[in-house]
Amino acid sequence: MNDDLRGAAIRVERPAKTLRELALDKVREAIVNGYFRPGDRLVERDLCAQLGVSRTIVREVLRHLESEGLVANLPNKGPIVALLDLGEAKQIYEIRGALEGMAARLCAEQGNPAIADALDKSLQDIRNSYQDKDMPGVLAHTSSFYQTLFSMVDRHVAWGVVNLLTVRINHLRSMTIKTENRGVQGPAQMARIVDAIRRGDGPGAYQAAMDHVASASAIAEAVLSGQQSID
Amino acid sequence: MNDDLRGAAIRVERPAKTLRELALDKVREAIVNGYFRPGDRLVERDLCAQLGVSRTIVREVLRHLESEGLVANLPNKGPIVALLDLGEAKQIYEIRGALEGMAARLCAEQGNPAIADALDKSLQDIRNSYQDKDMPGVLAHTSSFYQTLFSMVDRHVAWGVVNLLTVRINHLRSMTIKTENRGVQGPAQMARIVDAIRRGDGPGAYQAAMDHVASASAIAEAVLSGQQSID
DNA sequence: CTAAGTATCTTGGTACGCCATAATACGGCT
DNA sequence: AGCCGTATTATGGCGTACCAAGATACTTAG
Repeated sequence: MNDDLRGAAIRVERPAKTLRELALDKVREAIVNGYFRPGDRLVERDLCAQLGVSRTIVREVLRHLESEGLVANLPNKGPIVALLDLGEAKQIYEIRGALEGMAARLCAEQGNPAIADALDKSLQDIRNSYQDKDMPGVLAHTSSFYQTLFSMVDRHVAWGVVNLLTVRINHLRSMTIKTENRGVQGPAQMARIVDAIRRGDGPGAYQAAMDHVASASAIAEAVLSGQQSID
Repeated sequence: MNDDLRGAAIRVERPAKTLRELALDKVREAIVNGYFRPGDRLVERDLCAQLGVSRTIVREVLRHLESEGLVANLPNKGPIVALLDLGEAKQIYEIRGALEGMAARLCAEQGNPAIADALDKSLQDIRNSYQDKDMPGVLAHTSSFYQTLFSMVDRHVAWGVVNLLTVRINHLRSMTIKTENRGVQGPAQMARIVDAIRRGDGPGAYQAAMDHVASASAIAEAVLSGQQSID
């Protein structure tokens, strides 16, 4: 959340990543990618072995993921991968709608054509990734699209919140984008956001952003209802 | 963030609080109450001594507070109490406005008179606390007011987000409520929210909630600009 | 066959030790 | 006297070993 790019040009580019952060990323990724399934127990000592780090690290990582909502702690039982119920997922989409709508409105009111241009660039990346069937790329560039939306109006706190919530529904996202003709509908909706921003139409941008997450939410709901098998 | 109230009625109500949670609350409270000032270094071994717990616990607590945004970690320097800059505070108020506005609108659309009644009760508690000059009480009941707002429409995720953000501006809150005639203006604005909800006026409730945090934000801005001495 | 008792698994928590690094103090050399 | 290299200290990062307590699975005695 604290990207410090000032003076990065000359810096010596140490890894600087602490072991804990590496482990954190690994485990988070493992959960998001489905290597650990919702409900799976996360036994500390097993993770130590798998990650090759000490229990100290693993414990800190589990706490961190717990506060992110990716891991739940059953009292006297230990940590498990948090299971996502439909209601929570819908709430998360709703919050994203409110915040992304807000950011889109602010972008539109900014009256800076560079914003729409930058968003168009991300949008094109998304279309390309769809065409290449590069789903991780779609997710990454979608994320980048919204990051631009927030950072262009200096709303990094809201971006942090959205990001935090998004990881919790990540596996849903990877299913929604594979939905029939989402590769056309999704970018089209995002283009509506960009258009409204370019026109300086604040309410229109807000509504377009809301519509986009609303349709994502609807798809997610259908997906979750369809295959209760996993959760 | 994971309040599990289902089936709580019969449970035997053990303390169940783990030592780590106790320590977490202690340190969080110490930061919020100003015992640790923004910028203060939080030396692990010192905290061990002051809290009477092991370094493992202290480290986990620091990580947790870091993910809450109350603690920042300087590379190669260690953790300090996060300093709050004005821009971030304004962003936090803005997010609260968006989410509380959303909740208020949903409450209004619910058409359930019990909601407005419950909010009125909290509001009366706030007025009483103001009259008794019980500022911690004001904060607690204000929090309770908003918790009601969110929980009445089953938006516990959004409530969690608001709560998370609120601790970061807690010392600002305790200054804004002491402002001249905030004891009249604040409850009056909240009464407008309740009225709109009772009338079933969704947009009105949204706007009233937005107005309330907007004025809180304005006061906070004045406070922060006025005394740069601390931050 | 069942109930009680036991062993095992796992987390919560503690203590201690080691290493790396940054900052500071110190001491010798020119 | 002033500067540079080194020793010390403070601190975080990380690991290991250990114990207590609760939950669970297993075993054994009646």
